[in-house]
Amino acid sequence: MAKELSSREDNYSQWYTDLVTKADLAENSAVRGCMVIKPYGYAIWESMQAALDRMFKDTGHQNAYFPLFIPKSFFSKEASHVEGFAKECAVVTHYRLKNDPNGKGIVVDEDAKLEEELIVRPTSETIIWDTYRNWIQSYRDLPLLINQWANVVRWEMRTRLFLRTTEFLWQEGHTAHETMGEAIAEAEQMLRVYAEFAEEWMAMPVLRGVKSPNERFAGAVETYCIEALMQDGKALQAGTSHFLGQNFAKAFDVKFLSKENKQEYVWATSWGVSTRLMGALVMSHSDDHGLVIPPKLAPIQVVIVPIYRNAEQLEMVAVKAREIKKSLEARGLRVKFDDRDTQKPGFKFTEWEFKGVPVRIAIGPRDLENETVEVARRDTLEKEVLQMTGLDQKLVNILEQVQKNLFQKALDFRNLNTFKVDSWDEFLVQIEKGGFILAHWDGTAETEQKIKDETKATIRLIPLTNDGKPGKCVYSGKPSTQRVYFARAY
RNA sequence: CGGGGUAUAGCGUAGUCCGGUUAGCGCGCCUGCUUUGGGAGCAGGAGGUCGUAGGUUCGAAUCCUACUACCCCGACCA
Repeated sequence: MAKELSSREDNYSQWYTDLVTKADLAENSAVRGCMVIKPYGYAIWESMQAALDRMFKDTGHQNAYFPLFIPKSFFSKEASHVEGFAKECAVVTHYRLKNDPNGKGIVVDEDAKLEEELIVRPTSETIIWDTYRNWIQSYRDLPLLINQWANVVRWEMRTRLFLRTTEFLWQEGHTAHETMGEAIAEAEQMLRVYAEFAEEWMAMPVLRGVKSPNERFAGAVETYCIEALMQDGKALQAGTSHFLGQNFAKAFDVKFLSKENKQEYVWATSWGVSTRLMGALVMSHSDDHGLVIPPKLAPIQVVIVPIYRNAEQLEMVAVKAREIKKSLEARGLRVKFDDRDTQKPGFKFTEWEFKGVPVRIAIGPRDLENETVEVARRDTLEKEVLQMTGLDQKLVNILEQVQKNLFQKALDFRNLNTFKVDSWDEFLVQIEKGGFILAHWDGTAETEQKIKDETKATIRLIPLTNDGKPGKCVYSGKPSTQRVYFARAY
């Protein structure tokens, strides 16, 4: 492979880009800002999708699919929503090409101009609420719990593989409820689902909270979020869940007849996570040796590398290796036997390490004699020789340990990099070092903006539960009811 | 979209200032032999319209103009 990886210390963003491209997760495409997700990267995304989809279904949601294109007029119906997205929309104006009459090439046929221009969805609230109007008449039609897996387009100035691309993949849930309380409960429930997914599956600890009004989703009454800390000390928003109040119901006239026979507007939520989670995954666990993927999401959980000197030895080793593979698969593990004869073992070790496979088994003639295998863990890079007897269970246990260890390491890192700060001087020093800063804030948008202008730090979230300890704003000195989390963010 | 940089084989690069043989090297790739418990060795071989389009010149990777893409830094954002 001969792949040189930049170190995290030397150049964190180069390290990230190297990792994503050289581990075959994704690459830049011919289209500016858009990426090609390669098979190995897509397999991880599919793992994420599968787990999330199960969790959505388990909480009563169904999948559906709405169009890629949104009539421009829909878009302008909810005022703050348009304002939030207008600056980054791709617009379809024509529907036909023709041969250039002046010579070579192909040009837009100006005669084929659309009556009404179409927006390529940056999110689907408008088209969905326009549709829901026809689906909802009675309280009996509620709650309506729908999710869709889709691509969306946001015309970003600067893009980075997975973290911010012009087109990205995501899921967006859109629900309608009878009461405000039910809608809030839904938004909070989905936040819990996201947090559980991040922590249990991605082994990535997250903070839960709500956004300040400034950082709220365009059109939302309240935005709940999970935030994770990356290894370079920057925060990353990993998922959001919005309580939309009756904003979209009113904009799209979605009413239902209540039990009391009264026309009422429905209450709404929306929630989403995107392929950005891939970036979060990479930046949470990986090291200077390459990717580290938590076992629960790894496309390959165990790779078996045969060691041999000649064809006869290969055959003997391969028989044993296939036996091991089969019995591990019977335990539900995803196993690859790397029997390529074109690469040497050392090469394979490095390659699978680079790709973040959690556990590697090496098996050679010596092992056949001794009834052993060599097992190496990706998270700790430790190797040990294990007896073949009971190997399946040992590997199941090791994978569980790896999953736990990755979470614990990330949690320890976050704890070490979260600081209570009570003075502005201290804030200025600490923000340069990275990490979360827990500080008092007077609750005003002005202060928030000034802090952002002076330090590039934003309020990542306001904790869900007030710790009940009032104080003084770190910037203005005015009274504050609770501490909030600040950080520089992706 | 502003400021700066880069563009030569799949990847990394030399050559560009000062125009002049057949554009060189490493990795990777192909063939063969030897190898195989942490990125193999030797031998032979394939692969380039020098980002694109114009221009200057007897002659352009090299000089000029425009465009495009990518990287870094800002503004915007999940």
